[in-house]
Amino acid sequence: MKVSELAKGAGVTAETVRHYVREGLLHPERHPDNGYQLFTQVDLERLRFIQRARTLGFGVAEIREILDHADHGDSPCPMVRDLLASRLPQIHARIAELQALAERMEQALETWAGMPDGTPDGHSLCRLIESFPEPLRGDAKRRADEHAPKEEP
Amino acid sequence: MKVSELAKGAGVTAETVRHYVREGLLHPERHPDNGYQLFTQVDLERLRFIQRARTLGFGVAEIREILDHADHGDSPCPMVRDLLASRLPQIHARIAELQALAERMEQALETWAGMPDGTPDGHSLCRLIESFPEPLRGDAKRRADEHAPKEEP
DNA sequence: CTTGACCCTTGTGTTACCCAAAGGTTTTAC
DNA sequence: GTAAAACCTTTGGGTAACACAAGGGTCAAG
Repeated sequence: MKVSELAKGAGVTAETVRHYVREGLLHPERHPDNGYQLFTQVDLERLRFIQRARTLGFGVAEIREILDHADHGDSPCPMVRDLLASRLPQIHARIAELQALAERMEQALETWAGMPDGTPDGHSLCRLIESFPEPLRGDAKRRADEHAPKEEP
Repeated sequence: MKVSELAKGAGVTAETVRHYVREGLLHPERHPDNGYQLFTQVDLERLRFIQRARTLGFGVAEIREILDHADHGDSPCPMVRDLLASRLPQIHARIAELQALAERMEQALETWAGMPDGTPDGHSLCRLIESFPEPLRGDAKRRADEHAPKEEP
């Protein structure tokens, strides 16, 4: 099958498929005449595997490693388990953060429900935000984020 | 104060401060002799405002709009409320997703606890993942993510 | 044979910064 | 007094996972 056909089969866009090919997750053959990428049923399964792995929080680079491993005849399962186990706490932390964020937002909307909008007086920017506690910052330094599947842009 | 001083005052890196300057959130004066950026106490408050806004889920571009508004003497509060109100459901959706992800991961680790690692046989890549249900995809299309503060790597 | 529907590659944009390089400045130490 | 440490500046590239547009070849239908 061709790119779009494979894409439809897995419910992703053709761009995504090309992206995975560029990233080395899929290795299609090429039609000798026109250079079109040719995928098989196995590629479709592989793409579905990739999708599942993505929903489990794996990044593209990690999935490539897993696939390469498997392609070499090694069992990637232990690696998968390790990755999962190490990432889980980060996900929980992220959830806690977002919940805290949601609470702050809700609290803000609630608190401000009857507050005047008050034009800034040169000192205050927006009391709605200024009235908020500053984020706790210890020694405040570096950050990074986990590999969560994206959503609707 | 100079860049690093301001940065320390708000618990961010100097790079972040320069980034905000580039993005137009801060407008420091320049020391006429050496071109160093000079910040005031007001800038420090402004930077702290930015931090609070970030923890409330606002993106840099949005904060710039808010600040510009306020700098022009308009009250940005209604805008702030609208942004907050419109983003809240997205945050909740994101939380739900991450919770589902965490559950899948936990369920996976649990299910696989006693499963054999099984070397792939050319058809299976990793049963651990293959045994998972495919992500529900309706017509599967676009997604977007919210603007949440990042974390520790 | 001409559309329209696909295919290809390449390059750019997104988000909020981080980091390195090359070079001027200021502060500190001896 | 001066050399080194510590900071400052700008420029440019990197990150994650694609989306999208451009320029151009290919193919099946009418």
